[in-house]
Amino acid sequence: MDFSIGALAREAEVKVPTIRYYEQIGLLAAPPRTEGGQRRYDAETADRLKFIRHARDLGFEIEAIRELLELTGAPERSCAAVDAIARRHLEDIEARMRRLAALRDELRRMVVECGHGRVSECRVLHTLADHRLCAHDHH
Amino acid sequence: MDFSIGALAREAEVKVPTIRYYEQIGLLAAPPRTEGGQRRYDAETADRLKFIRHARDLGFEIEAIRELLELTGAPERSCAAVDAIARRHLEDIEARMRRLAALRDELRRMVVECGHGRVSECRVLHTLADHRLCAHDHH
DNA sequence: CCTTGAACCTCTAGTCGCTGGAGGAAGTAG
DNA sequence: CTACTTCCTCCAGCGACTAGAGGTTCAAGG
Repeated sequence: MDFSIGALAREAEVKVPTIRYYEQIGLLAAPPRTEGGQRRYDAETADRLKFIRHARDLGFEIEAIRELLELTGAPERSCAAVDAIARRHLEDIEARMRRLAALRDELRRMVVECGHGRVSECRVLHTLADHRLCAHDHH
Repeated sequence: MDFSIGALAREAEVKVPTIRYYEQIGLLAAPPRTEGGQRRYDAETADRLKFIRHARDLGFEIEAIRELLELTGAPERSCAAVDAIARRHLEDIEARMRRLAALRDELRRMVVECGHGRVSECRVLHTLADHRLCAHDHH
């Protein structure tokens, strides 16, 4: 069972140039080619690509993904390292959610007020500028 | 009370070249200059910049922020227009939050499962590789 | 006043993670 | 065998910064 680059792209829901880009930066190994030079992928590569895509979706940076992929084969301490990476992203996501909730509430209030025919003083700027809503855990 | 570009950068927790970049793309107005040509900012600009930084932190694109800033700055605008823009951003925020919630749940499960230490029980990579856990609501 | 050193100026180029186009070759369905 | 899609490489560009070179201005201490 082998995939053309396009079939792989559909399978993993990734764009074709993105696959070539991943090969270029060494995140995917260079696959075998047909007589005419076209790439042919196997199911294992498809899994690896799905893993990469999923991790990117989760907000992992390429280097973190490279780490995770390397840790896949490693024993014992791997788990702690992977856990640390996941925890970092979890904290970041939770902070983002808190701030989004604050902004959402403020926008909702504006829409409601608008529905009542009065566009009063806008507090969106104040909401977003508020230090207390800021989580200072940038990576 | 006026800020040098460096003071403004510290105040808003933004790097100096970023401020100049924002001026370049018209997100911040060109401020008055000293006799010698150095930029001098007021507190209002500091608030605007803080707003921009927090919105960027939340993942809003520059163009979206430009619109939000117009929204916050024009309370006398047509109610319908304000409502439309606010609603669109509200939908965007709610979509982001749903997606973040899915990612958070997934990461939480990963951390919890990983936290039990045994390598044989580490399912982080498995979790990440499992496409069924993927949140399919990309914008 | 004068010196010193930090902070400022402009300009260019580089970063990350893709994305798209040009121009042409290879694969495939009828 | 033709027509059409997909593939190839190479290169340029995107958004949103970020860093560096090389020079100027500001503010504080002597």
